[in-house]
Amino acid sequence: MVTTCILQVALPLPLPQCFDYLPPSNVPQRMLTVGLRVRVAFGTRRCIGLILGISNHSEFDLSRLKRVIELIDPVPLFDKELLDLLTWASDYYRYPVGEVVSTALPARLRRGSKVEFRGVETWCITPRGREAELELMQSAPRQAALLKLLRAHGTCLDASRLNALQNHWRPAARRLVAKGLVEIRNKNCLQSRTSSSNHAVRLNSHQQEAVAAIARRMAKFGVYLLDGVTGSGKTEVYLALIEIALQTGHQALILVPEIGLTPQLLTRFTRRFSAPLAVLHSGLSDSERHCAWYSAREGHALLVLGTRSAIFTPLAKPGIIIVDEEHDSSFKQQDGFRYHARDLAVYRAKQLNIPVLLGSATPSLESLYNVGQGKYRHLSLPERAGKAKHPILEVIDVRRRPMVDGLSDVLLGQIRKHLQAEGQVLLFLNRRGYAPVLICHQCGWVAQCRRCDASMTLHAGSRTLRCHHCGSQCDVPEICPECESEDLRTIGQGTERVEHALKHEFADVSMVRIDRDTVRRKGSMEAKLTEIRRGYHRILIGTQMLSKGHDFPDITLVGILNVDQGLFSTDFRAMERMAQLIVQVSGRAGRANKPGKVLLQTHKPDHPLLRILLTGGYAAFCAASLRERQLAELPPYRHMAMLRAEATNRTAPAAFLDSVCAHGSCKTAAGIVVMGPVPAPMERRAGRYRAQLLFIARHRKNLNELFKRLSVVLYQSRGLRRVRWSLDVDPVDLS
DNA sequence: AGCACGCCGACT
DNA sequence: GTCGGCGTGCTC
Repeated sequence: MVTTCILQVALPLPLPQCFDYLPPSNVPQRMLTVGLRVRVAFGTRRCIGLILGISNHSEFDLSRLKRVIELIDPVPLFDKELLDLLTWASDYYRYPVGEVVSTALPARLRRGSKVEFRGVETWCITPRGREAELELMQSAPRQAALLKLLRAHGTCLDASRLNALQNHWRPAARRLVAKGLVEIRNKNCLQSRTSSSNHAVRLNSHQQEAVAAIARRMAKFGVYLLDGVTGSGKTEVYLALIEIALQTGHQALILVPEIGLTPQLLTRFTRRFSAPLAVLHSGLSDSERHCAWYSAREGHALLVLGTRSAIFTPLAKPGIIIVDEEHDSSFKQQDGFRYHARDLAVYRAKQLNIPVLLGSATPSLESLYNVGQGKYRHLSLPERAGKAKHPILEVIDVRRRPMVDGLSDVLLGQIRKHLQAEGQVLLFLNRRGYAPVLICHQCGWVAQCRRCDASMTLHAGSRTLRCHHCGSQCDVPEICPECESEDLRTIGQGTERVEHALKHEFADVSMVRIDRDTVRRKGSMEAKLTEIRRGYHRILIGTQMLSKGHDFPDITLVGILNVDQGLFSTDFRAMERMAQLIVQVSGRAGRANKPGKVLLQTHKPDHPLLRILLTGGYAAFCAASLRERQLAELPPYRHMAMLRAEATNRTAPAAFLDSVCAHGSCKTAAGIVVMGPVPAPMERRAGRYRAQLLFIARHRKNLNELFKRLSVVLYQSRGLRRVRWSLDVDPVDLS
């Protein structure tokens, strides 16, 4: 008897279910397995989907099922473990499975391209092209423009990047090839050893212990938290473990924060290993991404180094997963499919039965909690003896002290002292622009964003007012639009103002500002960092951007200007993030033989957690924070999920959340506390009103079960179309 | 999401 | 009389 075969296909739609299809005609049944892509008719259009299940029955009448048009792949794109990760993540984060599959696929494969090796089509200038006089090409402006573009980007550009930069460039490019000014290369996306190779350094006893603890159980699942301050040699432990994985013919997957994937880190890997390495980050072209994905899946790339989404890369022979700077919030996707790559890494390692190593100088409270629960094994690296002296952490009590543009007299004095001693000074302020508020001193009018419940930030350099929440901008008014007074003043300070003030104070000292406004252009960040390392600048001013992944060995003084922001935020995680910033930058001050100093400006020098951090260090701070979280019934002792809604109508979001709440009987759900609906901290943003509903549960299972029930309400389309909603499981940002 | 269908207002 | 606005419903 021939049983009916129903294919359950995941399609890239914002709908939670799979769609049933009949197998394509003239394809033997044994060829059909989960993980294959198919082309199907869907309504009036055609889509590419992934077979996620094969069943012998359907809830639909068989006569209503369509037949798959075409089977795209001969072999599955994802192995069993990866398919399991995708379906598990879809269930855990309550996000449509077709969209989850989509995020795991390179764009080309989403569009139906074959899985095959294709290098990266690259167009490069030849030496002759480099010397060609652009003025002589007046009759061929397109060719001249293309040459200019290639020169501006070094030597080569990928075809897909050229597509993005210039329309209709191919004919001109071909003509340049005919003239011998340009050539086409088919580049492999894999990196391999640079000429100078580095041998393994001798590990100290703590590093050896950490390596041995994992090496003993290389073929087994285990989560290890590698806790070590900056300079304690975490990377050497990673490298040693990767080496072990490579020796047994396995691959290593390394996840890094968005900002952590720097050329220096890459060099560190390519110098140490001869094994081919694939890189995956947001800046890749489609063909680079496809090539890297393919190489990892085929096992050609033995090292796979990438940001968040690299957790979905298929691996032929996985041996170990490493998550560097595991506390970093960029591992959590902040829109759409809101997954946490670190948590998925743990799940994936479990499926694959391999070790996963989470490394940080400032581990997240979640991971430390899991250590306490016996789920993760704690490995710590104490500071290296003899190397860099421990920086001195001090508080500047700014109460009643003179402050000019956010800088206290004490801090200015210290800056002067360190500059005189030939030191380099680093100042942090988590706010860009000149001042966050422009106010009329006569009538009290404040420059507000028209589309958000927020004030506009004054940017003095560009003479504009900008909203940091929706991006809108306008000219700075000369007079108050309300009372026509000329007495417009600023309140508060951003990095631009601090830079301005310091230029006035230290007129002949070279300084550099690093924030999103000054490093907008690609590569300008790298250029500035090089200038800093070469010692061109004595004062560095920047936002958080400057705190991650960069070492500045000559810095002797670090000032954190607005510690109070961390102490008074409505977000219960703000203090944790401030502590991490303080510890991370402390590790960067005075690394060479110069002792470093870290100064914290605050109005609350007696804040208990701040005191504990200063006297007992990060470990004591975390222990105290965990006790507080336990008493307050907050994560990691509770599980959270946030349901957000937004609409152009003011009352619609809360009404929507109320109705969802009522239909799902949320308020009486077992083991769940529901808070709200309440307006979002900034109710109106980019012209839309926002409300939120917060769920707190003792057991994760209860939350998941409630949301399964809520799905029915959320996805029914009746009259709710005007409200956009999103669910955030394990939110890291509550705003 | 993307597309069709359907019901209303303003135009060659 | 038609073109097109977007509100509603459906897709295996």
